[in-house]
Amino acid sequence: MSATIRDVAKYCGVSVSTVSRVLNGYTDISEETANRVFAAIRTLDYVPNDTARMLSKKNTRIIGLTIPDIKDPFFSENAAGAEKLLQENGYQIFYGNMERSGEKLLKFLQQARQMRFDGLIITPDEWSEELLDTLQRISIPVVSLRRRPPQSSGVPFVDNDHYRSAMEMMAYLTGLGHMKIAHIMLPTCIGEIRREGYRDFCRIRGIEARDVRVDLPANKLDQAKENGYEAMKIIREKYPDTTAVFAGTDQLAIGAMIYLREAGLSVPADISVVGANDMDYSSLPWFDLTTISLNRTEMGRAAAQMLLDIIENRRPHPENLLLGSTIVERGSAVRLLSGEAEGNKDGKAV
Amino acid sequence: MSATIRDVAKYCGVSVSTVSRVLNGYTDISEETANRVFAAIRTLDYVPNDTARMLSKKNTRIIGLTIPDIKDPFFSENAAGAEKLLQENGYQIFYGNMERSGEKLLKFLQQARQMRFDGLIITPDEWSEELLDTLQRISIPVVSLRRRPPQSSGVPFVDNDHYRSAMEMMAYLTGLGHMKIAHIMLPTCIGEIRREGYRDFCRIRGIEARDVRVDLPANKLDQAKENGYEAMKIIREKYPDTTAVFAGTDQLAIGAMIYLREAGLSVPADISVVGANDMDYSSLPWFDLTTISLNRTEMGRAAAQMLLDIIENRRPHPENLLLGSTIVERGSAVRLLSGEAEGNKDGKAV
DNA sequence: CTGAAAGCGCTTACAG
DNA sequence: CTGAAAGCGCTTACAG
Repeated sequence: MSATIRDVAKYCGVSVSTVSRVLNGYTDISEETANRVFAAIRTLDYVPNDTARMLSKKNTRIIGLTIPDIKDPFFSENAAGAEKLLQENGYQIFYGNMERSGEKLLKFLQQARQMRFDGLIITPDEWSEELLDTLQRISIPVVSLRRRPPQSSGVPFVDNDHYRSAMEMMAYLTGLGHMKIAHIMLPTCIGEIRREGYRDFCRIRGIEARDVRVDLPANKLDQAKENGYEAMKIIREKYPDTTAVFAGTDQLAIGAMIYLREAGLSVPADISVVGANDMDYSSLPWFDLTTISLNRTEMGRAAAQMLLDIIENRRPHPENLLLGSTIVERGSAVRLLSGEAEGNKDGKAV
Repeated sequence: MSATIRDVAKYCGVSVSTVSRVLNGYTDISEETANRVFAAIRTLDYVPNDTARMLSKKNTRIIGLTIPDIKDPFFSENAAGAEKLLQENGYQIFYGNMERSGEKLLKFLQQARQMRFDGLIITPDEWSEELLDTLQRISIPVVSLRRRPPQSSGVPFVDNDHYRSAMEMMAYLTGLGHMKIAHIMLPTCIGEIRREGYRDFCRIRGIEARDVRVDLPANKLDQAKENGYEAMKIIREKYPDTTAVFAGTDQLAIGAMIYLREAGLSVPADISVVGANDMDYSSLPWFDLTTISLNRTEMGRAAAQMLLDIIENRRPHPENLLLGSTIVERGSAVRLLSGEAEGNKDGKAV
């Protein structure tokens, strides 16, 4: 068995309390004693037992962070941002892979209670009654990341301002002269918010809303390929004069591009395509996709900061945070040639 | 504060030991008592304190698993495989993100000792003296996943049989009639093994080895793009009659394709390209990449199984495991037209 | 079938 | 500056 604090104490002839104090960095220790203790620790290869420490200190300095889907490309940067800040503050992250299952989340929360995590950052796909209920009773500070809980839950959140981001992308496209812009909607909470931005923009600017909803969340590239493909097909059928497509994610945009490729249409010469989220493959020359870049690391960091504020009682009830985004201009969307624009306009006017 | 086992005991007028026994599923308990205890647990909303349990049981049922790079596309499936098996056996995984840093790994190991993990699955990029040293002293069972430790370390590993996989891919290409096959080598341990397979195959079959080494590990797509691009450029300059390229990873293959695209060469009409690892975007119609598919989930599972065998003392010193792979045939590599083959042959023969 | 007691390895007032 | 003692919330022989 490995050495305990008692072994160290005995070894250098001091009390256990003294060893504990030097371990915890108390300063009211004579330098000589401290040195003896350090020496003993080294020769005995003593490693403090955190389970004991957690028990007596009544905190674990562990933050649970749920990953909606371990292949979610968002998660890694979110997590990196959160982890950095948390580590700077002496906390560790315990990751839980939810695999898009509400049940696994419930299990994770139970585990979090058993292990007495100090805080929780969650990204649930659905706010079921049961989830809200356990969140209520759990007595562990919680922050929601990238998902917006019901007001009544009292759980604060950090998210991108998808509504504004969608508006900005639309403004960008109309700025390029496009007026016949279709939207491929992601069937998620985020997708809905983006579509609202899209629709409101259309209403305000008096242009036709042409949004198509796909069936699956399409977080996986292979699903998204098919969904974007189908959506693009519908767009071409229902709105053949569309000059630009704003897809709810880059994956959907690529799916749309597959359809266009098969149909013999070229991007951006025949039609502009933009996405959202800026995946790493989106910059490949075959796509060269103009897209919305969310500050993922920043989001993770902000969620962690909010959680720390609650835990350390600086702000027991923080306000929700909506972060901005930027448009990454690449080659998949171009200015509409005035001839084209005129042509279309004329087509309608006549 | 939340209820403790004492509260439960008092509440139903039994001893703490009794409550503990029903909690741990002992069967020598009168049904009536057990029911009373369960009822009390429910009404008091009692959740056992795992930190206390870990301390007294002297095990944590936590397995540490290091992630070389949180964006590593391998990791997710590896982890999923390991997690599933471990969970079935009542263990939990504590993930550690190494960000390709040997120092962070050392810190993680320290943490693992402090928290008294029951086992460790690691994927270190380098086997430094210091690492080997701490692994020696740590007294926690360790298995290496996707990395091969020095023999002397005594750490068992699970990996793909990259040597054989490379040979198989070469056999596939020569089967298509290719005899002038270049190789883009990944500058990692795995990359070296693959190159050995490539070279040995060339030697055995008496064909020229044309391997080009890139500078960076190129695990990130954007690095790989540039590296594959540069490598392809070199191949075109040094070996202009190359008819097929076997890239060390799909990312490198795509980088090579970018060069070919710019050079006005089309794949596979002008040159065949294959990769390794089967990324999710590799199946997109722009690449349609023939590649080596490793059974990632299976690798994770195998590592977990090996670790459990050690922990539960079934096989204290398991043998290393080398898993097989399969070739995913897609459209980026095609049969060499006999005319072309002849042409090249003639070119040499004359 | 059940309880009293010791112990897991720490921390933390309290006292000096 | 240091030590003795109680306590954190469990588990586990031991005894009955």
